[in-house]
Amino acid sequence: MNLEEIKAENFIEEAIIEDLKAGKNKEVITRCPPEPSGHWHIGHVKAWTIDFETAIKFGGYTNLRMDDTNPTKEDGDFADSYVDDLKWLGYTPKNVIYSSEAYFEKMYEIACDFIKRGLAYVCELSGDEVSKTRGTLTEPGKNSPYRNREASESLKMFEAMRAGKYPDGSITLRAKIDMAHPNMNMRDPVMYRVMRVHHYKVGDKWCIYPMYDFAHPIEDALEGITYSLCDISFEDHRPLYNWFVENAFPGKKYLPRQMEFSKLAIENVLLGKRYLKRIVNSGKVMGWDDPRFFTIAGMRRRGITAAAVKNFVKSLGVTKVDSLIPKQQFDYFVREDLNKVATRAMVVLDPLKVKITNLVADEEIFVEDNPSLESSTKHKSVFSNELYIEKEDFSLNPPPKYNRLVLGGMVRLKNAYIIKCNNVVYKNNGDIDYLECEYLPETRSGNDNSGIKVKGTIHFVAKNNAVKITIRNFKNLTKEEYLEPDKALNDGIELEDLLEENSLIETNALAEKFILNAKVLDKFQFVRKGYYSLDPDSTKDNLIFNSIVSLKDGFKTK
RNA sequence: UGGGGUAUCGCCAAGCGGUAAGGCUACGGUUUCUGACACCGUCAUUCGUAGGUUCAAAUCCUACUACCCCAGCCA
Repeated sequence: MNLEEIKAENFIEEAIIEDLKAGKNKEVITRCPPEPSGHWHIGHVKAWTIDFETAIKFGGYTNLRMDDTNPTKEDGDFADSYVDDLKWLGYTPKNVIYSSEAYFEKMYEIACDFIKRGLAYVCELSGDEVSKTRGTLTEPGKNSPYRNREASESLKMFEAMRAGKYPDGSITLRAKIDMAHPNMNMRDPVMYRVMRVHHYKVGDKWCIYPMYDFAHPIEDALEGITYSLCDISFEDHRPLYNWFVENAFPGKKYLPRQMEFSKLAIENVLLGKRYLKRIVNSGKVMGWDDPRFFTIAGMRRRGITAAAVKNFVKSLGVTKVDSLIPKQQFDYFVREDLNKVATRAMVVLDPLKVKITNLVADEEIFVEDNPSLESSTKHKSVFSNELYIEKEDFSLNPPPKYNRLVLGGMVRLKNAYIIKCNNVVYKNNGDIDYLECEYLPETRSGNDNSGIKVKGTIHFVAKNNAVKITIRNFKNLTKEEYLEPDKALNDGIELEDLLEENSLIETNALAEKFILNAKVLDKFQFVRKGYYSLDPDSTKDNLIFNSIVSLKDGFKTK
């Protein structure tokens, strides 16, 4: 690898190149360190993309490491789901590691060593007392009365902690740093706490568990991670991170370096785990994979592709700026990818019947599966004397520049013929019953030498080739006026007031019969309408399609 | 009023002392059997503010302002 040939695309890569050139590190090994306590969402995709792509760029690798140091919140099912999620994203971790299993013993030894060297002490202050003596943002904290306990005594007590001699929450191991430090994280942070909770991975082997601030840097160092990339909320933990790593491995040549980037926020997108959990428990959504959620499971179920999500995330760059991305910026990448992969189908969402008065026999027609592909295949469809078009594709009072069907006007039925509307037949109640049209036999698609030019092309489904399907349309999960739903909730808005009412709307549509071959998660473009994906709830008799995104609509009446 | 961060077009974002890339959006136009896609074009005399250094500053210096994060035995 020639460092001179690598172009840094962000400040992290810049720093890495500098380190590598200066010999501070010799390779780029990153880690993807989820706590198995919830489902991943699009924010995680940004973080993991940075972890994996950075390592790949420098010829290194990434470990998937379960940061499972707090059994009260964790569950093995989550850990399992991450392996699948990563696969869906197309990333392969070099190793899959469970911190609890891999490092708890070694961490304990290091903690003992800290005690012996006077860098840590056993503290008998209660949680409340610890909190009270921590000081405030502007006032220094007070030293714990146990701070100067003999190392030998601390060590004995720490061993007793591990042996289960102390009740939960009664005692901690604390780092001895500086209770007056302006950085709150440095005020003798807790390294170990006592809790008798069954751990999904290591069972009841331990009753003391390390805290993140101690565990994470030690794990990184033990694992040989060279770059520990995390979000900006850990920025002021970095001095602590370094303190632990430097004291645990004095003189070690290559130490991991933590660097932080800003996390992803998208307008109107709710990501907070605890909020999503409440919504799931309330039964107002289908589950963690609800298509309205921006969880990986939700996006996948909705029909959004991994490529789209990754392209979006990559387009954002890596910085430390507090940003809020408009949803439409995301939609662009969803459409961009779907345009390349979605099979085209003619589907009428809101049917208006049309009778072709001069057609004697049904005709077979062909619909291109995907014109954006060089070698596009076609599927068979039907043109018949009774068919459906979209209600909105016919108008009695057309607005300016309306180039669809009007009474006495002509329009092309896509993949079939140009038709002319001669008559509108009404029902007793005054509604339109159906349209009477004639088709122009010399205008068949692909064989049209008529020279007749028509302004518009609309899609249709022949009555005898139509199959009724269910469409799930989604509004934003939360009300549009809350640009930052997580923030609104944190500020005290009630979840009930934030949620959009009836954000799931089921409708029916008429699709070409060939759609019966669709498999779950297959992507379609319903021509001129939008992108749809077959939902797993579908049965043989009831195909359910999730609306992914609409097509852009350039029609402006002004 | 402690500490840590961030400020370049409506939203992202390059830029690293030599005279403001790119993407999204928007707006024009071309093309089109998807009003999609594609393609062309327009969109910052100006870089949070005010001073200063320099032949030359978004880039260096000084001061100020705004916003974000931190007081879990969570991660």
